[in-house]
Amino acid sequence: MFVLKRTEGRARRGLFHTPHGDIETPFFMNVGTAAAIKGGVSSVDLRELKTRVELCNTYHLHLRPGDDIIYKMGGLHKFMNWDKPILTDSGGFQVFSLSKLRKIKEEGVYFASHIDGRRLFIGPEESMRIQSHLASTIAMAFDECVENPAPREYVQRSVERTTRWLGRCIDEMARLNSEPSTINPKQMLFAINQGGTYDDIRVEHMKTIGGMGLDGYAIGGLAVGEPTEVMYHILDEVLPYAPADKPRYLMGVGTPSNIIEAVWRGVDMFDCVMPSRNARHATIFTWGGIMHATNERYKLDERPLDPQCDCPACRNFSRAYIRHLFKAGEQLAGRLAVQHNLYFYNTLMDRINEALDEGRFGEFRDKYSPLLESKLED
RNA sequence: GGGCGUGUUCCCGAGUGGCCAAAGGGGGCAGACUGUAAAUCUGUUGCGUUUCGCUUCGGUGGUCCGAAUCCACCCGCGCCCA
Repeated sequence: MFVLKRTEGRARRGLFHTPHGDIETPFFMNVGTAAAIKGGVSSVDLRELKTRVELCNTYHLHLRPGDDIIYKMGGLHKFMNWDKPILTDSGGFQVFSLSKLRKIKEEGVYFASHIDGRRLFIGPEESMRIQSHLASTIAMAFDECVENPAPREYVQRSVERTTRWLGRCIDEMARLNSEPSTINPKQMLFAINQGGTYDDIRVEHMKTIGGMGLDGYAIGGLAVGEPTEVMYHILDEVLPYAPADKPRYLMGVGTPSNIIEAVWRGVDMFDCVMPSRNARHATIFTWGGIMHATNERYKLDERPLDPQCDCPACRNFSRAYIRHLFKAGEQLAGRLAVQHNLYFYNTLMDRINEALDEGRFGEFRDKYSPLLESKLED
């Protein structure tokens, strides 16, 4: 259940009740595709990184270790020792990102495993069954994430199919949740809005799925190559048609600035690989802008990555040391940087919440939306 | 002392007469990354007034229209014989 506490323009401040605890919105989810945050950060570490939700992936866990294994191990929460909410992505994004290895049909998608080439099939029912086995807090509907740009006719037909798939997801999820062997019978289901960059298709799709009674509504298929302004425009056009009493989730987004701008337009939930992936590649988000930890200028810098941060990395180590770790290829570099970036994103959401509570989010946006995407100056 | 071999740009290393400022690695420097097939990928790495000019391949001096490449001597290093 979602409770809207207050608004500022279209920006929303709320509380999302889940079977695994309440979450203040807006919030950011930390991506651990294969039931682990890449870079060597465990669910125990996440507790001191202010993580609200961990996101895992249906496709990846189905392939390895197998959702049957996780089911037998009691579900994902128990498996990775994380008692807060988990959101599982449906495999829909892999329809997009593994485009060379798949074939889309009405019944679902035929994949070749990226691990060993084995043929497999995932359709709406399979995705729901896998996610039910994983026993996540929130399951995502199985969709097609359309590439960009794509012909209007293709996008139109794809979206109609995604809607039909949604109906099958709803039916299958209801059936699975009523079975006594189900680990999490209160598993929630979110729908995903698609439509590429055609806002009329997006709006029609949102109106349709908005009437289908889901637990939340996601916007997918953005930040896949289109200009940022196009993404913002679509949010402006589509969000007014998303049910106001349900959380809105912008999938796979994004930069700190993208998040601020999307909250401004009415989004409540985010996830992105950017903080963790960029951290492993030595790109660090700070309250003064973006820095590359390997840059020569930090060779003798005794300051922490971000002097305004109190994450485990910033409390204990210097830029000079972390630069050295990266240069030396030490795994600790990635781990510390990932801890920092996740803490930064989670703290960003704290500050957004505070600004909304105090009715000064507009001011916050004016200052931080440009600052956080600038290069860190010294 | 004699024989054989070897010396290339920051390092290793290819190149044995022109297509060589010189392959390929490494290292350095910089950048990208948005529901993770990503601890990955890209650019750059002699100097300059940059569709061209200059300096460079242990040193010096030659041969040649032309030399990192051929010749002579010298210097350094390696192995073998004394």
